[in-house]
Amino acid sequence: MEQGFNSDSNAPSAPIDKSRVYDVKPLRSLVPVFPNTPGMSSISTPNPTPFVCVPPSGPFPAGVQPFYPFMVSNGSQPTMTRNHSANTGFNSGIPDPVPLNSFRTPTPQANGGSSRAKRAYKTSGSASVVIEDDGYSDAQDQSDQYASGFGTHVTDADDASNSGKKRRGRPKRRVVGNGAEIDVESVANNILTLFKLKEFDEIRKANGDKDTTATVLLVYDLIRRTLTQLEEASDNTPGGARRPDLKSSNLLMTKGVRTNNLKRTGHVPGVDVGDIFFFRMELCLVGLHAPSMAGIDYMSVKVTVSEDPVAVSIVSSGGYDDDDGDDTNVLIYSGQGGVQRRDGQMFDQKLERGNLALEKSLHRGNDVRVIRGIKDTSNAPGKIYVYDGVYKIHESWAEKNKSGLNVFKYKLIRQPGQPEAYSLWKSIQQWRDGTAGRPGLIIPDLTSGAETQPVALVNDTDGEKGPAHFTYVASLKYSQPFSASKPFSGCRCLGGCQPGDSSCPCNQRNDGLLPYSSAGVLLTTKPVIHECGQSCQSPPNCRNRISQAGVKFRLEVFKTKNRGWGLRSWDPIRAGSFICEYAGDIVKVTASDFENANDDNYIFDAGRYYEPLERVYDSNSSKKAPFPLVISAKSNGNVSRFMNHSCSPNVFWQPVLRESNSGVCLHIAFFAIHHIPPMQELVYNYGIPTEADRGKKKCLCGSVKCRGHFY
DNA sequence: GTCTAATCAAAGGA
DNA sequence: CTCCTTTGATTAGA
Repeated sequence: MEQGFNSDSNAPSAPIDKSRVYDVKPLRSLVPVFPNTPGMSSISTPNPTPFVCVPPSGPFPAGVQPFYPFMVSNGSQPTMTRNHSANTGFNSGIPDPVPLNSFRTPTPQANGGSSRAKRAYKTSGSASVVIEDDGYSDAQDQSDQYASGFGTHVTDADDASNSGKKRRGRPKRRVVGNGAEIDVESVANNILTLFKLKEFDEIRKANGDKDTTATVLLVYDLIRRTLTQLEEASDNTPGGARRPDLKSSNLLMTKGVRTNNLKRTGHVPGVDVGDIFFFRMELCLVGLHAPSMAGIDYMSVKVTVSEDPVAVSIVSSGGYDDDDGDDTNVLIYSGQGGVQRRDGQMFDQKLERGNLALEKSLHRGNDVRVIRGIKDTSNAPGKIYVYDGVYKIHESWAEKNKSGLNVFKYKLIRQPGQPEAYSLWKSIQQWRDGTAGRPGLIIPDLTSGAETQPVALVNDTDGEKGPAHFTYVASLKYSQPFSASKPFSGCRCLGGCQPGDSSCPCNQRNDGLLPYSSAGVLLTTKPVIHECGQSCQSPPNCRNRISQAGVKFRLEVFKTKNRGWGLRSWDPIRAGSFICEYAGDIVKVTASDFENANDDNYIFDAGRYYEPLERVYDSNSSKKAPFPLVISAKSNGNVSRFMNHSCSPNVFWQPVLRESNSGVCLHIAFFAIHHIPPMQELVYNYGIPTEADRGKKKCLCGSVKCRGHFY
């Protein structure tokens, strides 16, 4: 098969006219960067096939070409024909497909990094807006005040332009509780230094891969969470929201820690269909969808002499009256505009910008990425964005809305052969609310109510009826404390521990900063986390009791293809979320116990050697835990005993200390390394085997980084 | 080059 | 839970 340019290559034998296929090709701002020949420009190549997207899905080893290893046969035919007819029907007045060479305009870096690099942290533009609207001017002043309140990050240029503008109204002071100012820049720099990302290389900026996107998102999350934490701790201004999501992404954008920074149609390397995101800016950082707010992303393409906009991606998140019908492969998308954001005033939509781009893409027949915004039920006002793969636009029309105003509508149909994404969410929703049964269900809740959430036992793979018998216990039980010493007294936080409360002993024990965000997400990893204990007066829902509160996600134990039973979640899991602790029996490390432990497949041993987890903040020192703890979950255990090993884990463990009456107990808590989409198996690294044990357990994790065996 | 308008955001409070 | 206010970033296009 010829080198695929783009997702069109996934239908090699489909009877589509070639001109249309070529038509979708290398767009003007697609500038391939080749790891092996960095200086080469594709523009001068006679045969410009090089734009090969890394397969977006699956753990394909390096060097695999197929874009998608599936499909070709079913369903694609009728889709194509319909598409074709739709196009010809609408073709009047639109330029015909352009020959390939017209795309090779030698203006590659037009919107490249150079202009961006000069962008200041905070534009001075907002200050000059402050003329028209009195109601608005105050807010603008406030924002300026805020920006300069951070001091160090404001560039000289900004200071100059700000001071040149006259401030109107009463300047509002930013009150800072601790007297400590948050230095956003240095927070970010520290984290970037830690991850050795001060210089993010151009190759990774231009084209992502799984590792790069994961790194960018991780660092984004770290900076965002750290800012959240610092602002929570120091900020008592009303109205609280200081948008750490935007600030941290802005920092990364200006520092060039981003990937797929040039627009392109089709899949984006390093992002799989089904991947989930929790902020719009995350889409931006990985190059999936550039605008920070707008729902339609487009780029312009040179057509002979003029330029045409072409849609590359859309976000459908219910802002307009999109049709979310039963068929998850179809999306009726509303055009943009027609509503004044400030005052809600409405008018006709116009065929310009994104709307025009969608119209052009209809005739062009190019792939359009679709990101579905879904309400996050676990996190009230929040939203989760699911990359639902590529669609093609099949129809467009204009209709009148309730107010009789013009609205454009676009009918998009999902390209066949892509992994389940949005449809999977719909299925899960049905399993949950009972409108559809979970296929292969053996037991609805194998914990028999021991957890607050039921844990289904499922086998849709083979005939096995369940794992060997064990007793479900929700937590690790100590017969005697890990350490009898009680070095601290409990807190008196009746309303739960609060960040910034320096008198709270829990804050103090955790180096002055609570380990969890208000949403219960782990902020930074540490050698040990000190949670509230028995003598603390904080309520059970205190944010410093996250690992004691039990499993919050809807998990299921399922039969894997070749690795026995495994664990996965119906719910999406945000990076840093607590998943479960390792429950079981403490194994005393005597010679005989150790022998028994060796044929126990349900051992957790903190004393093993663990590779430093590059993905996790501050874990670079955790080669070996500074304490002995061996847990067996063979006869007593919880969901954790089903978590398999992987050399590319999505879960890591973290020691947690909880004090009880008799002393201090150490627990092992599992947290998500990155965002985990529903139904993706939860796996962690079991540790590196000693020489003696090497080769005993063959690893089947399938990761590119697989070391072949595990402990 | 600069600048601004347009945009299916996110959080918190009422 | 919905609505409203506040604080906002990115990019296309002027």
